[in-house]
Amino acid sequence: MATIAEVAQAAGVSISTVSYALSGKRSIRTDTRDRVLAAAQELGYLPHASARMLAAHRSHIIAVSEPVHADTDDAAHMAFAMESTKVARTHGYDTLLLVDDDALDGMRRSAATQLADGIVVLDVDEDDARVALARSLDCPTVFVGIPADTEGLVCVDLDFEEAARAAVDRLVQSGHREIGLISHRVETLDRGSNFTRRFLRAFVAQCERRHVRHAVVHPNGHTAQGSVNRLFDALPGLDGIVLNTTADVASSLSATLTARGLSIPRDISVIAAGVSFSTARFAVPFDTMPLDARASCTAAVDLLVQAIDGGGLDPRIVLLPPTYIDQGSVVTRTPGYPPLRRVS
Amino acid sequence: MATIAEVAQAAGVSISTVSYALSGKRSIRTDTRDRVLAAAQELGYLPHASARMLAAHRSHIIAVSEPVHADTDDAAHMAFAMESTKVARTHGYDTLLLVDDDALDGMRRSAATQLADGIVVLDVDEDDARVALARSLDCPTVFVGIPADTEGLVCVDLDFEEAARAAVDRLVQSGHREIGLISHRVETLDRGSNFTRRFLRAFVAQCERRHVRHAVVHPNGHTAQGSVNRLFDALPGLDGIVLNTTADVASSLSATLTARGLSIPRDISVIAAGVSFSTARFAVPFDTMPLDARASCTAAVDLLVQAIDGGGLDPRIVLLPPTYIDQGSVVTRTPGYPPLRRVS
DNA sequence: CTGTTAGCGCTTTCAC
DNA sequence: GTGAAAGCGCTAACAG
Repeated sequence: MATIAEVAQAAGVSISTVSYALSGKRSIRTDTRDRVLAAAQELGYLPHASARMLAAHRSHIIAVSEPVHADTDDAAHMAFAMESTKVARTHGYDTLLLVDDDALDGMRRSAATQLADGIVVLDVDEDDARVALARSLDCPTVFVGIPADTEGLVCVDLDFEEAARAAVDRLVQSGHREIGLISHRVETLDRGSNFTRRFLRAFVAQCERRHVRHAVVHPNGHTAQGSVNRLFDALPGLDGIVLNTTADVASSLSATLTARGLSIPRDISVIAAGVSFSTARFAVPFDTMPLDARASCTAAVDLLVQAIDGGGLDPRIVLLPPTYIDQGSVVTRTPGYPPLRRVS
Repeated sequence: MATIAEVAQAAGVSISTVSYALSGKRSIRTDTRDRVLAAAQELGYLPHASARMLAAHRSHIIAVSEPVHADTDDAAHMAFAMESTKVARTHGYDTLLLVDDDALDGMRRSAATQLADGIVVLDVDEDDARVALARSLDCPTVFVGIPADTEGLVCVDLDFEEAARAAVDRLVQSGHREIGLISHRVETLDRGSNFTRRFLRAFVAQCERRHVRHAVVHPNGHTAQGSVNRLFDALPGLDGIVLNTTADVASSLSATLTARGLSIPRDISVIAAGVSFSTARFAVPFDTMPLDARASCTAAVDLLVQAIDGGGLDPRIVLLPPTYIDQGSVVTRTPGYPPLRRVS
């Protein structure tokens, strides 16, 4: 590979002139700059990464910490890692992938060796060991997700609480009287997954505030079957379902209701909220407030780069407002015209 | 962070002694080494990554090129990227994630700047632009997948041809007479996905060699419905199905057959081959020859590290033999006792 | 077995 | 507006 010295020689200038011409960090006469650029182009010059890192005290690398638990949704997490990478590239940063047990240890390592300029923490638990680590590291870090103790951290996430409230209000305001939430599997909540709990708590609180009958169930398998049964046990007049669950459970909901002689939205309205899959190709698409990996990662990486380049960043929690995608799975229910229903 | 000079001072030795004591690249008296190690431990010393890279002409970073097409199976690809990362760590390497359009350009960049010591190429098409690029790069590269022109390349993959042959033979030898293959969607084959084509060609060839009636169908949606219909149109006596398709299609097969009054394996035997999902939790689990991300990535990264550390590697194609997992979805069919069947 | 030192290729002061 | 040169922190000859 060509070195900066070769470019300098070819352009008939000094090494520092080449460096400045390429970085633009000080003004260069236009014709010299052009000569330098031409020479660099000609030689296919690209600065040697480690030399640049060493001299500039900056690696232009962001570490992405992605544990991946047993109950993790691979497709969803792939999306977050990929989107982080794409956004990082727009800022001239590459991403180092830290997975599994190295998700924790790699943070320490890449910070201590100054391999990474900053860290994005994905798949955050309420009680996440990476929180304490991040505080001790002296390396800019942004969490995508909200742990229990956010003291001193920068966190970005969809506003799950607002999404839950909006889902409840949407159903209540369109005349629904008995609302069920199909949440995630209990294992996921027990593990400490931060957003599943936040959503659930906000759902219950908002239902109570609106004085609407409600129930919460957790799937025990990979279909909606059991969940639907338990919802009807708790709420015989169930007319609205909120989904904050996995793709497999959501995709089986229509068929499960059909088996009971019910259809969406004629008998039951459905809203999926805080989910990272699309329901557009379901037999019946659902109104959705998506958990948008791109949006979260863009906000997170932008903040991280700001912290790196701008030298620090004040702790803060950034909650992204949910957007509502109407697909016709929610209808207005008029009290005087209760829907026909055959409860089997 | 502590520098090597501080460790040297603390241990009362020279810089080079510290370097050698830690790398083990030359013999050091045990007590001096112990003193160095203790000092390093004490100071929490870790070598500055870019300084080490620059001096050693080695980054200890492997780039992972992962395009991600529209029809790509996110969960499967996440597995390959993650497994590559895990294996790389066992060799002391970190991985840089190159996605999307940067999957190609990032290869050039990370090789030219010597950011990466080597490259793993995932999700390989038959006619993949990264093949020509890899040849021009002067950076050790291993492909996980087999492109059409493998001249000069190192490629690793499951032996899909052997898997197809083994599936056909297993069915033929247990008395099956009419065999159908549910392949991937035509878009996937048209795009050039290398293994889907290899599997299909080998399946047909082996059926012809065994003189068994056969048919191949491609799903048009995300269920097996249409595929099954077309298989029965072509082969009214269908008694064996080979699946080399996506998880959604495979998971709907049982229900689709049930709807026709058929059950697995009583009426139809099923083998899933070259698939990266598990059928263990299906209503009826299938005999499977898995596409094992871990196995492929281990072989690939091991070869790559060998090429980096050993200075080069001869071109080669490494085909991993399929393993057969018996889950009881294939039974022996005796000609004298044709299975009862109600074709609807 | 250990120490001295010349780089690695770049960025960035400092001097002109 | 440009150039000379001092590092960045480490590895690996080279010299004892």
